[in-house]
Amino acid sequence: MDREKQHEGQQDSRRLADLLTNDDVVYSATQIFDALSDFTRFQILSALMMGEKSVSELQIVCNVSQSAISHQLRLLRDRGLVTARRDGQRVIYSLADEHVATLICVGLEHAAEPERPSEE
Amino acid sequence: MDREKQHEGQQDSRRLADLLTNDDVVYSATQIFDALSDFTRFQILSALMMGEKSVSELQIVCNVSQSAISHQLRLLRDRGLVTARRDGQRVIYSLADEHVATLICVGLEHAAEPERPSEE
DNA sequence: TGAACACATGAACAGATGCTCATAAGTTGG
DNA sequence: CCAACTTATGAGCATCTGTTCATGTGTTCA
Repeated sequence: MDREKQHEGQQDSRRLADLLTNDDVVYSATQIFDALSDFTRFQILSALMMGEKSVSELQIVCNVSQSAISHQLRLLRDRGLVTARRDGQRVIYSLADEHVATLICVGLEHAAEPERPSEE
Repeated sequence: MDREKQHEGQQDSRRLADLLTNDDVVYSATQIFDALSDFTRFQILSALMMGEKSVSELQIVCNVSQSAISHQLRLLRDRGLVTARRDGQRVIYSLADEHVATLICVGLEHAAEPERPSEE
C-alpha cells in the first residue's frame, strides 16, 4: 500500500537522468548485462529461471564441459546472480535475483520480434 | 477466439520455453545484452535515449576519443541498434530500437536497487 | 577406509575486445 | 580547388574472456 510500481509519468525520466549520471550505477548495470551477454551464462540463468538445478543438470542444458559450467557459475556467484546450496554430493544452484529473470524475459521477447533488422 | 487471456502465466511460460529452445533467439538476445555490457556503448545508448546526438556530442558524454566513439557506433549500427543520418558535416545518431531503451531502464533500476534477498 | 561420484579450481591457450594512432572520406565556406 | 571541420576506417596492441586439461576438494556408500 506504500510503494507500488507506477512506471509512468515524468518523474521517472528525472530519476533516470539521476541514475545515468551515477557512474557506479551505470557500471553495475553493465555488469548485469555482461553476465547475460555470454551464450553459456545466458543458458545457465534462463535454465535456473525455470527452477533450481544441479551443476550436472546445467551441464546437460548448456552442452559444454563440467569445468566450463563451474567456471561460469563461479562468475555468477561472485556477482551475486546465483546462490548455491549443497544437497548430498550435488550442489544446487538457483537465481539470487528476480531482476535477472525480468531482463531475460525482456531480452528474449525483443530478440524474437520480427522488427529486428537482421542482415540482408 | 475470445479466450485470449485465460491464464497469462501459463501462456507466458509456454512462450518463454519456446524462445529458450530457439538458439537463434537466444543468441540474438545475448547480442543485445553484449551491446549494453560495455561502459562506453552503454553511455552512447543511454545518451541517445534522451534524444539524437552527433558523434562529437557523444564524444563529450563518453569522454573517450572520437575514434573510439566511431568504432563503437559502427558496432551498434551493424547490430541495428542505432541509425545515422547526415546533417551537413555532422552525422546524427539515434536509437533504432525502443527495446534498448526499455532494457536500459530496467537494468538501471535494478542496478540502483539495494540488495534485497527476500521479497513478496 | 577407499572407490566412485559431483563439483571446484588453477594454469594455459586461442580468440575476442576496446583502445590509440594515423589517415582516409565526406561536407562546407572561402 | 583548398582549408577547416567532422566522421569513418584500418592497423597494431594490450587486455580480457571462455574454454579445456589436469587436478584438488568434498560427499556417499560398500
